[in-house]
Amino acid sequence: MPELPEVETTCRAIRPVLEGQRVADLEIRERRLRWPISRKITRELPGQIIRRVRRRAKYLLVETDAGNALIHLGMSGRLRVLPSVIPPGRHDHFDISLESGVCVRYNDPRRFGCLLWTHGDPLSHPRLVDLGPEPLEGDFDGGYLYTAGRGRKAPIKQFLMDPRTVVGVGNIYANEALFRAGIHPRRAAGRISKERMGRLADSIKTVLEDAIRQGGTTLRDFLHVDGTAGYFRQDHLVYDRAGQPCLVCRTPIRRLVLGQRSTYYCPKCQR
DNA sequence: ACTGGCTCCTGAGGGC
DNA sequence: TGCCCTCAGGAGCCAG
Repeated sequence: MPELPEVETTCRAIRPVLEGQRVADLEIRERRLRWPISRKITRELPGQIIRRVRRRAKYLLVETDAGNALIHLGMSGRLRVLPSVIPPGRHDHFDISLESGVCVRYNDPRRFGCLLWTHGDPLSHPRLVDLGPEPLEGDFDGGYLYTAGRGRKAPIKQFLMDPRTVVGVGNIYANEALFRAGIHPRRAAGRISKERMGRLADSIKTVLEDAIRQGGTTLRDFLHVDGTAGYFRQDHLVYDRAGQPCLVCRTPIRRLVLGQRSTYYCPKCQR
């Protein structure tokens, strides 16, 4: 379940092997991802030099002079770096192979991810243009959250998970950040003080930064052929801990469903 | 302008 | 051992 730290870790893993390299081939075995992979990318990407690899929200942008690939991992997608092309396995939907011999392989059992091809400024693509701020950059803080939340009746958790509010806060990290900030997940976004929004913004940054730090230690896994240990363990304070004691006050953690998503919280610590 | 609900898909895990 | 059911989840999309 790639959340922003996993995507950032993937970005850091593939950047050094892709940037400055020439694409030898794009082999697509399964076009039916979230959106079908266009035929155009098969014609236009091979032969191009990859100028830059970066991340915006949970999209990876692979930029060339002929166009830009936007890769989303959906919820079960992975990219692996292979030292050379080896026979594909189940759900290995496409390979970007380089003249250097290295191959970047996309695997996604559930096919919620995508590979899009766009010309011009990739940030203007319809999928990216309406996204909110990056949580780890300067324009995201308590003041922003407070202003954005004015008049909103939606539960704070759903408000946080809306990528128009802020990108990259998936279900697990929304739960964890709300616990650390002491805010009940069902509280209306518009009924949270500026001060508490400040704590929430700080919690989001901390939770994501910690996860990225842990992810950094697993970067080498992207070079493993089997790719098994790709995602990192995190010690969750509330996520998936229904019935177990709160690690702060021992009150049993509760579970509720918000927007069809499992939500975990401590009824005593979070108000 | 918001909000909630549905949808895509497969694998894991539980119950019997 | 094996079958069937439910659940998980990012985020686009639509209806109210």
